[in-house]
Amino acid sequence: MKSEQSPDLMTIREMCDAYDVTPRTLRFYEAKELLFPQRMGTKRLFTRRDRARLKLILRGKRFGFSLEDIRQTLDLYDRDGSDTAQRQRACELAYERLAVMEAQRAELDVAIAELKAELAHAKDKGLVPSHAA
Amino acid sequence: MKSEQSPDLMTIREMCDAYDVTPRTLRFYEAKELLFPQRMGTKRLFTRRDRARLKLILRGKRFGFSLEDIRQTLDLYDRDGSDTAQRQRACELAYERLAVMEAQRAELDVAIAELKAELAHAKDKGLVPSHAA
DNA sequence: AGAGTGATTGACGTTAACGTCAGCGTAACG
DNA sequence: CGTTACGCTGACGTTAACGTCAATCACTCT
Repeated sequence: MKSEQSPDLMTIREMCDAYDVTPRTLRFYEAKELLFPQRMGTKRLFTRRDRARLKLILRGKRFGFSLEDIRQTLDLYDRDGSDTAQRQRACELAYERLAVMEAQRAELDVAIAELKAELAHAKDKGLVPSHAA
Repeated sequence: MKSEQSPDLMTIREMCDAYDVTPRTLRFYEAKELLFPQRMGTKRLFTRRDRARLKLILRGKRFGFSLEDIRQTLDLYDRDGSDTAQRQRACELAYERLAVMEAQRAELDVAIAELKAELAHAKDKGLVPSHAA
């Protein structure tokens, strides 16, 4: 009984242009059950939900999570799927991910500080040009 | 019995125990020129410098950098190697890495906030057990 | 109807980062 | 002095995350 139908459907090409990924990547994510595009005949049509998931996937990747890690927590963000078992499991996993991410944040601060210090040291020796790119 | 000759030199097994990696990993890193252990006959002996580098390697990996990315910036941390060309290149790369890491931290903050919000939402629906880390 | 253009489905190739296994060397223990 | 235990060197296997290519459809334009 899902009546929540989003009118904004995007083709695979529109998705690729919008999110800078290849068709292969989107099909791969579908095969791995991270995305669930509708079909118009044989062609894929990506929904608003697919786009939300894709953003989370790409973000997760940037943080170094595997696609499988990501897949297991994506359900948490599904506002509609009221299936308790799936979502509750996703919640537990999300707590672990959260801890990992906060630890990562802390370590990142340290690493940034150290890197800055090292660059400052190098600068003292006059080894660094005056630009930062 | 174990001979602890110098505190500056560690065997491969001591390294594995200390940093929770396998011998294969350390040999692999050497092959990829990220580590440069000395040799006692045929056996590897890892120096203080190797350990410093290994820590940076493992940290870099946690942030999602590739070994090649890491290798190119490791020279920056070598206090002794006063070779200007190598170090200056490392500095430039380090500036880019720094930008990436700061962007990553910013995005991480957003992601953490969103995840917390989503977990709070789930909690409202009573889907979450009463523990939190 | 024929020619393009673009999407789809296998199927195989590729890269990074190791794992695993075989075969050999050697240093120490009993 | 034999044998266990660990280390070394290839060499091949593995997994994740796609890339690439060929053959097949589907739709559009002329």
